[in-house]
Amino acid sequence: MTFRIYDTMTRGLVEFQPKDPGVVRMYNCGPTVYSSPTIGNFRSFLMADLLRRHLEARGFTVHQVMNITDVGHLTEDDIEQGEDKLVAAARRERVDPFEIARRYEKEFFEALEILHFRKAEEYPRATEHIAEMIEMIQGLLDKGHAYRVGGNVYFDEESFAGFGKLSHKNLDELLEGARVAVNEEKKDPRDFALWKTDEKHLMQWDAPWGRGFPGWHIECSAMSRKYLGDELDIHTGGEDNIFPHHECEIAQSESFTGKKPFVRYWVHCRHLLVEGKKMSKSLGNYYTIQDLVREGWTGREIRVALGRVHYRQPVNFTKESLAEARKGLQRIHEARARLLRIAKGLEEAGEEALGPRLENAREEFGKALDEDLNISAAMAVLFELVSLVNRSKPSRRGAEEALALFRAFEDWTGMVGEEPEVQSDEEGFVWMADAEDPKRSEVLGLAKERAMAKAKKDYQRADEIRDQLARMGYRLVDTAEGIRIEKV
RNA sequence: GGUGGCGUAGCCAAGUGGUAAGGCAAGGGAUUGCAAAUCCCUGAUUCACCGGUUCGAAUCCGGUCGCCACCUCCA
Repeated sequence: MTFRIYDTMTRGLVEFQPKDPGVVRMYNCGPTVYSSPTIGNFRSFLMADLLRRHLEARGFTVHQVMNITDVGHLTEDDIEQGEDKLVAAARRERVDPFEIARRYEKEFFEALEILHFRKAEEYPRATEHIAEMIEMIQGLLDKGHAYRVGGNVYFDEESFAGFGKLSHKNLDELLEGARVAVNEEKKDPRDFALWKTDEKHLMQWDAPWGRGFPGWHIECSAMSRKYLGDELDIHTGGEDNIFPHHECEIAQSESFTGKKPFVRYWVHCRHLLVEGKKMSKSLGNYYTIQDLVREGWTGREIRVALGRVHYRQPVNFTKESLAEARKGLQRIHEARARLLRIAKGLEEAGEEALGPRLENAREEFGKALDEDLNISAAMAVLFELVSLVNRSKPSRRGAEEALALFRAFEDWTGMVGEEPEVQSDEEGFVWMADAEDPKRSEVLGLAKERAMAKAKKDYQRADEIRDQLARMGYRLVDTAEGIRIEKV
């Protein structure tokens, strides 16, 4: 049982082996909080969450850090145009940039909860680590990996062999295709800014080279080092981060610490499509999690629609895929509800123990995820479990064990959902909703009335009441074992 | 121009040499007063196309076509 993961650096599947046995240090490139985080962002974070869950399922202790970029990422070439995103948003909304950042950061954390993410150990903010960045920049200057031009500091690409090794880019060709304006200050067009001095900038800090703000790569090098040390096991991000962001991080970090490799496994996910088209902030064709919740989709449904496709494959996020996720989750829910009724003695149990077949499913599920987080294959195992369980008549013990397996799969991936609620009512109904539901007595009253109508074969009245309950959000189900009431 | 990826049933999607998982949708049947849910049955002689290697290819090689991504702020 070994976990294999695709490493961008070596462009192949490699057996995962952390530097220190049993402990995984993972850094995820997090959100830039100048606008609402989008489902695109969350695809990348979801991959990180699944990675974390799988590593934990495999017995590792995971130390996960996801940064909050609350300084607008900007390239040195944008500065003259005042393109800093946070600053631009602040100007547009006529508020302090920090206010913007905190507001969207809050939205981000809310979305993490909605989507049932596991908490990372740290969510460091860039603006609270300026001192660490300055220390690193100074170190790079001292070691001859950076140079000053007035108050600006640039990383000296000449001083670092291996730039381009992650993205596998030929540096000379890179220059030809460059669409960025040449900055005359730099010794080499490939050099990138570590510190920029700009008195007019809204967010700025004192530094030995002048009052200004950090370049857009240094924060990850500084914060990953602070929380995880000089050598990380995993570093994740979207595919767009490979170049130049992660390339620059490697150059900075390895030059500063002198240790290689900075990161043992680079994991990147592909961008998603929205309704068949590329999603991008600049095009504005995106959903936020909150948008979708307002439309009535649950976090779990969004999570499944986003996470159902392998992370190195583009996923087309559509309303149809959300609907499909909903149907699938309902099917799982139905199967678990029946198991629960059997386990609680509310429905007749059978003889089947299920044991070996459950163990087999657990094994197959794990094997799928061990192979580069093959979530589609794992989901297939999950649905095979559903159909196995539906086909069989489990003993109470068997039902309990099957329920435990569903809980384990949920824990493992977050793609399965919560266990249904089942209560039996003393008046002969099976109540599948919160026991404290405020409408409970009203609903039960109507259900009783319908039972009487049905007994008198007054089906018209019975159907009327069932429709009425449906409008209230409850479904009445007649079964051989009695009447069941489900909250929809 | 450089680099990488993809093309599997109506749709989504596994499968990297041994004879096509799973989900959604659709049709038929069982069950039901009617429903809902569930179960059973029905699907690709075939994996964009052409050629090659092989006893054997969706899987390897060569070519063709189509789509996409990165190289620029974006996860």
